Amino acid sequence: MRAIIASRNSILRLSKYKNALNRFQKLGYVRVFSDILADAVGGTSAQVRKDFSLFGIKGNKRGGYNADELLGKLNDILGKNTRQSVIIAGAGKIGMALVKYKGFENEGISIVAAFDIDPAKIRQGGDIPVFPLDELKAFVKTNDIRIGIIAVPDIAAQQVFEIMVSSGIKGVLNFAPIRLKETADVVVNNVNVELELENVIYFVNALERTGSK
Amino acid sequence: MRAIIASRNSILRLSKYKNALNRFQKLGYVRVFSDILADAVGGTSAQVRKDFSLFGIKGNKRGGYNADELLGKLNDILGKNTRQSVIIAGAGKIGMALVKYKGFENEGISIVAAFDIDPAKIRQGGDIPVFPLDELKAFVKTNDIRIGIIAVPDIAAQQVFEIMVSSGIKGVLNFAPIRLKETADVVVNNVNVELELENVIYFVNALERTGSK
DNA sequence: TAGATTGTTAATCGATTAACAATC
DNA sequence: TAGATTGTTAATCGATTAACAATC
Repeated sequence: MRAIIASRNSILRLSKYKNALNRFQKLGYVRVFSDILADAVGGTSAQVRKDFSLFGIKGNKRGGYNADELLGKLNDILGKNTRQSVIIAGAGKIGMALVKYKGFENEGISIVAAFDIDPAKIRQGGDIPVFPLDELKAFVKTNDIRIGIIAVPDIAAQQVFEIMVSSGIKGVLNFAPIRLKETADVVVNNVNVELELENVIYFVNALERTGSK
Repeated sequence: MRAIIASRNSILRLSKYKNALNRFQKLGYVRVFSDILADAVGGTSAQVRKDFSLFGIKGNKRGGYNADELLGKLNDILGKNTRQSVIIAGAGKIGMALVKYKGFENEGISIVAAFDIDPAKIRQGGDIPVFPLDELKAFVKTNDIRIGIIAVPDIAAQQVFEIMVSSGIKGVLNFAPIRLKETADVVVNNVNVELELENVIYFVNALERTGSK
């Protein structure tokens, strides 16, 4: 019954610390310091300590943080001890790239099924089946799925979102380049590659015009 | 020789306004108002006007903004009048999904080549060739490419980044889940799907614990 | 004109950073 | 102990929002 105390950005940083720690651990680090972590994620040591203090993570004055212990706490906070099952709506380019991507499994995330409206895309033989979109609702309810990924064209996105929400999905990662009309009790994060690329292009042009950052 | 006056976020919003305007225009809108635009991108009308005033975009008191004119100005600011050529390092899942994605062309972005270290991935027949990574530098120089996408595994990312920078690349969109050691005159944006998904999962869990947002 | 909407200034809010006492 | 690093408070910084005069 803990209140939500952290911003989206601070949680993103916790994930980054966790990822950095995993690398450090492989390199044999036993202790880590706030400035090392800061360096790894591109922040300041003060921010690292601030983030930790927000979650009651204590280090050792002079001795930094024990890597194992810290990683354990971060995994705890981020819910990495429970495997998450995720479904995908849309078995196009993006959807199938995600389906085939192996990296999620190592992070405790299992993509368990994809759904598509196009009968030609339906495929139930492989590791991860592609079902008709019609079956999404029943599947989500039966398997108690809470997280969905939207990888359908923008015109279909809002409708698919509503199907997901009415099925009981509580969190959505949206790849469609459109603002979903959100409801208060569903979490939505957006990934928009084209926007990010356009942003890079803008700043490259701006840099060229001015010659300085 | 205009100084850089805008933050990353305000430029991202300009892109969103631009995208929303494109949709509005297709629907036959001639005038748009700040509150309509705010609604479309999930902001406030004050912010829309603030963003515009930052770039000297003037509307019409009482009459809002002329859609054509506004779109023209946004395209100008965002450099959409010049086609951008982009290369990709890494012809794996992500890299090839991007290569095959048709959406960029409509946005004035052309992916002109991909590069990979694995000889099995080299393919020069198709629309978009995949060359050996060795040839990246020469290609970038010959064709005066300024934007690159990094879609290689994290261990290779920093090295590929350095190759890009030494070739003359000025802006990078990085999909590798690692912090690149940046230099002042190169722009880097990161896309990390796993991080975003982890973030959704955290807040869904947090929501469940508290029962409120 | 009356009413609606812009453009801008000032106020607020939140996030980041600096600084330093506490202490291992 | 001396020196280094944490944990926290206060200061700063920047971004968002409120408010309202200007005016179409």
